[in-house]
Amino acid sequence: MNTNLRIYNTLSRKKEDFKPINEPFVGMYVCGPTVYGEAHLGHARPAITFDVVFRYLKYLGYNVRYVRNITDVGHLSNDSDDGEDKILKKARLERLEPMEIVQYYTISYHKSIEALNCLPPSIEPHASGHIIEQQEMVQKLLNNGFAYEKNGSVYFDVEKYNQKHNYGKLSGRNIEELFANTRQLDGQSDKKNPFDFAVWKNAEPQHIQRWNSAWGEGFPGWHLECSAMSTKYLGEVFDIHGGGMDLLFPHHECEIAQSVGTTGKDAVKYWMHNNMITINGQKMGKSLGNFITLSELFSGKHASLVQAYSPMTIRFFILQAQYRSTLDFSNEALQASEKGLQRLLKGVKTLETLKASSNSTIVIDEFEQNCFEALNDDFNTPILISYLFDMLTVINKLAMGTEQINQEQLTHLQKLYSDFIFEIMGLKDLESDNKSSETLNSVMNIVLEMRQKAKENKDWAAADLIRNQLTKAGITIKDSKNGAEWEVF
RNA sequence: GGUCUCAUGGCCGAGCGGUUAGGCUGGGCUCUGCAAAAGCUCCCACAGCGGUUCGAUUCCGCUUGAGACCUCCA
Repeated sequence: MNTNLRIYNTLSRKKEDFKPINEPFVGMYVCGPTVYGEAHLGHARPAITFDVVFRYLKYLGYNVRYVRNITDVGHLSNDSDDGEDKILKKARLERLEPMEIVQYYTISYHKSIEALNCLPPSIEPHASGHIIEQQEMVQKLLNNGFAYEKNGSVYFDVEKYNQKHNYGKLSGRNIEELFANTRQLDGQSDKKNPFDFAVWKNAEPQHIQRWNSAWGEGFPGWHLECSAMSTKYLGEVFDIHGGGMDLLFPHHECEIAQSVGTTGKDAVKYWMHNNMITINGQKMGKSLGNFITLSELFSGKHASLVQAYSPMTIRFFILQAQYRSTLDFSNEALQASEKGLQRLLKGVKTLETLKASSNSTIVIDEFEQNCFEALNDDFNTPILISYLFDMLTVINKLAMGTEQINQEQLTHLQKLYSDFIFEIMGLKDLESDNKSSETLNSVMNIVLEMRQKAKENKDWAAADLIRNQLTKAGITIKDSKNGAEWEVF
């Protein structure tokens, strides 16, 4: 398979030709959410970014297994709360079982991400369902001498690992710097070095999430689940590992160390990292408290939102930026995306109704080539979108009759346009499932017919009365050459 | 403090050593009973200062500014 696809690899810091390890199979692992809160706009970015990767790879003919985890085992929290487990803390506050919280927010996440029209991953493993695999990995690390046990916890020995391997090669750090700059946290005195990380953590008596192990009751370490589950479902070596840039260090760096420490192999061929969504130039994040949840965006119920934004508007907004760039949130930017998307989707409908001519005044070969080049250049969706808008102007001219297209070219263009917009970028036309109904449709047809009669009789007062009353009722009338259109707002 | 990014027109956001990004806004026009909508079209930006070059927004250096990671975080 020769696809010309190039992917920016964080490991090499440049774009590389994409060559799967076992063509035509592709294994892709993406870090999913920690389910202790509502999904916010930031979560939408990797979901959509890697959904497009998933879709495009499949479109190219690859057989892709896409694994995205659910983190439902608590990770240590920050130093403001004595290292208390994140999920556990929430449980105590709300007097719920940890798994009850996990269940609630997993469903909530699924709902939001599905609304964004992201395909479900092939496998969505839960960390809590892979405790055994994680314990086995801990044991292997111990056997290989890259981990040590202390007081019921097992830590990865970074210094020892670094003697043979390069800890920090993904994030561009060196161990001396780490030594100089890593903070001493409470309760970490068991570590030989401050930058060692837990692969198994002893559970304090009040800790609810706990499992038996050879080292006593505890829970798996912060970074282990991704290594254990990716190995289980994708093998010791696989093609793509994705996630947000904020996971680069230490999370992904530790994953590399764990894989190498366990199997002796670098598990991942291509590391991909999406950039952050910012708000007022600052990263949107849970810890900063400046996030907007997806359901708030969909409903418009948030202090900084001037209106609701549809899931497709959000998706299009995200696709209008290259995934490795930061993307700044604002109402203006979302509104711009909303309008642009509406125009683009209208173009799809226009294209479907075009009539072929005997000859063509346009050629679409270059358009096709440009679009694929954009996608092949590290999934450059904004460039792809710009070509789609260029073609939109052509489509409108075809509709006006100032350009012509033959049947063969028309069929091809319709296929391409639909493939790029729906199949690959994963947009969809939401109009069909909005507030309208069969009954309302019938009623509106009658009303509009009456208004049309009035217009034909030049009874402008009656025509305007109908339009104004409908506006008051929440329905907009848009006259066009082919009769009036209406929509509920 | 360390490491690393980025700085593009009113806003969002691509890109490249010499050629149009694209979207939104705004101007003009067409259509139209009016309004709206829609369509066509116009608007030529690249933080500052040096350097390399025939030529730099694009390469190099410095300055200024913003941000990310170094602690859970998409």
